[in-house]
Formats: sequence, C-alpha cells, structure tokens
Amino acid sequence: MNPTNPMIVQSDKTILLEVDHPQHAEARDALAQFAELEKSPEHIHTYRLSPLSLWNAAAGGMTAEQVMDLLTQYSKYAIPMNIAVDIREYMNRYGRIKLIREGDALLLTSNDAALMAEIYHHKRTQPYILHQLNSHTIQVDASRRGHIKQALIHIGFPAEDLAGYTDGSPLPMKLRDTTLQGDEFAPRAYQYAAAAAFYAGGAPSGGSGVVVLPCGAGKTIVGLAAMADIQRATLILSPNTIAVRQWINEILNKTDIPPEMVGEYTGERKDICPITVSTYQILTYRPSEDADFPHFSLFTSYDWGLIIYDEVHLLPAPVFRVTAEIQARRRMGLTATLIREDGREADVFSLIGPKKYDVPWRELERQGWIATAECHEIRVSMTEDEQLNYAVAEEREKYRLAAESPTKLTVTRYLAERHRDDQVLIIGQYIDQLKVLAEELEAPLLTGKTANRQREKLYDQFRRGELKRLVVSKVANFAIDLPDANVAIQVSGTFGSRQEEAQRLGRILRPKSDGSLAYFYSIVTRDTRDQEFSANRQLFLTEQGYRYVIEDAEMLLAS
DNA sequence: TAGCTGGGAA
DNA sequence: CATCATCCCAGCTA
Repeated sequence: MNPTNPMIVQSDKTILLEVDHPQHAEARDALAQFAELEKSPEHIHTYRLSPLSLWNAAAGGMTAEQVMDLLTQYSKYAIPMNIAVDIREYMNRYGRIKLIREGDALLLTSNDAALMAEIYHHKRTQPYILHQLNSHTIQVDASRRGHIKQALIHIGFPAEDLAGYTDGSPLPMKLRDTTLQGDEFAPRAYQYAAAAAFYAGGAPSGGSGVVVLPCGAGKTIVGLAAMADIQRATLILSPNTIAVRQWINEILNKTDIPPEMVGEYTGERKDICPITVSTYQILTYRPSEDADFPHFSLFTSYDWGLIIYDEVHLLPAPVFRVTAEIQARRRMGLTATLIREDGREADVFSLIGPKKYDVPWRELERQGWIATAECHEIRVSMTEDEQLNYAVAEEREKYRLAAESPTKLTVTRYLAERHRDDQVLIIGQYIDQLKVLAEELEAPLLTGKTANRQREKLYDQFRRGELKRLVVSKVANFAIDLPDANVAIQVSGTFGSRQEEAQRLGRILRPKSDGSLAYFYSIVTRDTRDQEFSANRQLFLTEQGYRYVIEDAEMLLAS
C-alpha cells in the first residue's frame, strides 16, 4: 500500500488501474488471475471482482489471502473492509460442497449441515435429490450430474466435482520429437505445464477444466500434450472445418498416431475413429425445429476418454445441454478468454470445469512467443452533411452510416501508403465499403463469395509477397492464416464482438522472424455508435495485454 | 461418386 | 441493431 502504486480498490468490487503507470503490466498480470476487465478507456482500466472470477482463482489453488496480498501490494490505499470479507466469503464457497461417488451412488457432501439443509429444500436443487443420508450427505440422481452442478452454481455454491471419470478406450500414443517435415518439435514449457495442470492428480480431481492461453500461444499443442498424458480415445470439437483440418494436421504431424486412427466428422465426411475431430455446427444441426439432434450420438457412439472443446467461449447452447449429460468423460476447454458474449460463463465453469491454467501475457511476450503489436485507434470526424444524415437516421441505420463514413477512405489510403513495403490486410464488414476500398487501393477483394480456388491463389500470392495488399471481409475472422501479414487496417467490425477483434489480431499478427513490430489500426468514427462498439471490442485485447494508442485522423493526415 | 448450387439455421 | 459469415443438407448434373 503506497500512494504511488498503480491501483485503487473500491468497495463496489471494482478496481481502477492506471494504464501509464510503470507497474501497470505486472499489476495487470496479477489482476488477470482473479478479476475481469470491465472497461478499458485510455487512461484508467476498470476490473471487477466477480464471484466467478474468484471461484476460478480458488479452483486454481489460490487462497483469499494471496488475492488480498496482491491487491495490497499494488493498491494506493487501504483495501475496503467489505472487500476482504467478500473475497474470503466467495473463495471459501468453492469446495465447500463436494460431489463424490460411492459405488454407483452420486453424493453431495459438506461439513456445513445448514448449507446441506438449504440445498435439500431449495427449489432449484430439489429435482435432482434422491434422499438425505445424514446431516452432511445427500444422495443425488447420478444421471443428472451436470444439472446438479448448474443448479448449485446458480444458488451460489459451486461444487467441487470429485466423482471421477470413465476411462474410455485406450489409445497408446506419444508426441514426436521430429515432425513429418523433419523439424524438431517439443512442447514449450508453459504448454507442458498447462497439460500437467489440467491432469494434475489424475482421477478423480484432475481431468476437467479450462486452459486459458492468449491467441497464437499454441493451444493445440496443449491439447496434444493432454492426449499424450491420458492416452485414451479423444473427441475434439472446434468452431469450423478449417480448424478441424488444422487439428488433424497437427495430430498427424506431431504425434505417432497413424492417419487411419484419425477421423473427420463434418458435413463432408462422417468418420468416427479413436481420434475424431468435429465441428460445433454439425452437432447443433436439426432437420426441423422440433426434431432432436441427429449428431448428438457422436458423444456416445464411441467410448471417449477425453473431449476437447476448442475455443470454448464459442460453444453453442445445445452443446452445453449434451455436455451436461456426459459429465463422466474428461473434458478440456481451450480458450483465450473465459468471457462469452452471451454471458454463459457459469455454464462453462460448471459443465466444462474451472480454469486450470493461464499464463501471464508479459511472460509469453518476454520469451518471444507472441509478437509485440502496436494498436492504434484512429478517430475520424464526420462532415457536417454526414452529421446531419446521422442525426436523422433510424436507430438501426446509424451504425452502418458511421461505419461507412467516407473519411475512412482517406485515412486508409494514407496508412496503406505509409506501409507500402509491408504486407497489409484491410478488413471490413460491409461489402459495398470494401468494394470501393479495393478499387481505390488497387487491391483484390476477398469475400465469402470468392471461390476456394481463387482464395488459395490470393493467399499464396500474398504469402509470397507478390501481393502487398488484400481487402477482406469477415472471411478473415477464421479462415485465413497469413504468416507474413504485419499490418492490419480495420475499417468496420461486427457491432461489439470482442472475440472477433481478437481473432483478427491473433490470427494475423503472428511473431515475426526478425522480431519486428506488428501494426493494428482500427478506424472509427468519432462520437457515434461506431466508437462505442469499438470500445467494447478493445476490451478483450486490452485484457490480453495490448495497448491502444488513440489518434486523431485530422492530425495524422496533417503531419 | 464428386462437385456445384441454393435454402435454412443459430 | 441487422449484416455477413459459416456450416449443413438436399438435390441436381455429369
């Protein structure tokens, strides 16, 4: 505690952190362990101590005392009394109830008899209760393990699940030390550590939870390392087919599993093998609204020993439902953020598991695994005509009007010129706007309609540097892997999607072999909805340790 | 059987 | 807020 420290802890459970403070980075890495970033304007960032963020910390082995120590270390002033009490109260709740197995019976146990009585009578938990065995043991319906955990977190007492797992069919495998291309391969220290933290203790405690790693930190390798630890048939779910193919390539490339043991289960192929990689979307497919999900059988059609949920923050609602039914299978979630746009963080916690591992951003950057990127938000003003148009436009038209402001053209042209020797991607949301940009900059335009062959050709030219500029629509969010792009200019984005901005930066700005900087420019229209949405998008990257420099378009163009 | 196109979904 | 994606399936052609 010292007035020159970077943060202020307030009694409403928010924490203010000074961005320009020399201790900002270390304080941020400390906060990332037990608080969520809520707002990130230029100078002061706001974090919040939420029950879930504290439970995640508790599940990872942090104590209330450690949290208090970190807060005290970086705080300017004394920590409000109620904060100390709340932190202790919330963190002690995790693990007060345990879910265990005795033979075929699933039991809730706790030393707290009053709490057990409350659970026994609570409307939310009652449907799953069979009977009370004694003052601190309740037998619950073993087939509703996931639902019970959801109910318990809902009433504010997340259970520690120690009921164990079915092993699944054996799959002997190991990681290669040389890839198929002949490159040396070994997981990085933190990737090993993440897999080890996931599996720590073996059954019954280890084997379900979420690993949080920044974009580009190699989450796939963590998955492979976990598979090598567990050595059981594995089902991998990811958001799209390109990711499916990437998983399959990585598995063949970096493990000794023969190709015939690895299957793709997508719209195109329906192979079920000891290792099967599938998309979320095929699982949520229904022939009609009242039909059931024909592909859910994938979960039960093989004796899986591990299920990996790639990008767990994108997991669709129906997959939660089926995940609740398969709580006896080990589950690993991989993500760069625990925050979901739909607020279902508690479902991730109760159905996939608590956070098991994360790495401080600064550490990865220091070790050179993550490129250093400079992010600029460039604010343009609308002309008087535009302002008038904007003012009278329908609420729903406003965003589009602001996002497509013609001044953005001038700024984009200026930036493209400044980076004429770099590999530049121009990314936007509206096809009309992109068409104009592509013509102006004499660069090819790539959209969802572009045929696959043409895409590949453009990617290839761009990769080889024959093409310096490429204008892309939302296809850029997932589909592309352009190792040599080092500049991205975003002219418009999807409303407030944090994860989209992360994908854009994470996928595009990989570590450069020469260690040079990457540049990310986001052009927004001042005093409009465009600017509001932009602020929301930046939250995620700020949480990830990137800093935005706010610039004024008029001044930039004048210089 | 592969490859394309169009509709529907969330 | 409503646009642009993606993915899946069915149905057609060759």
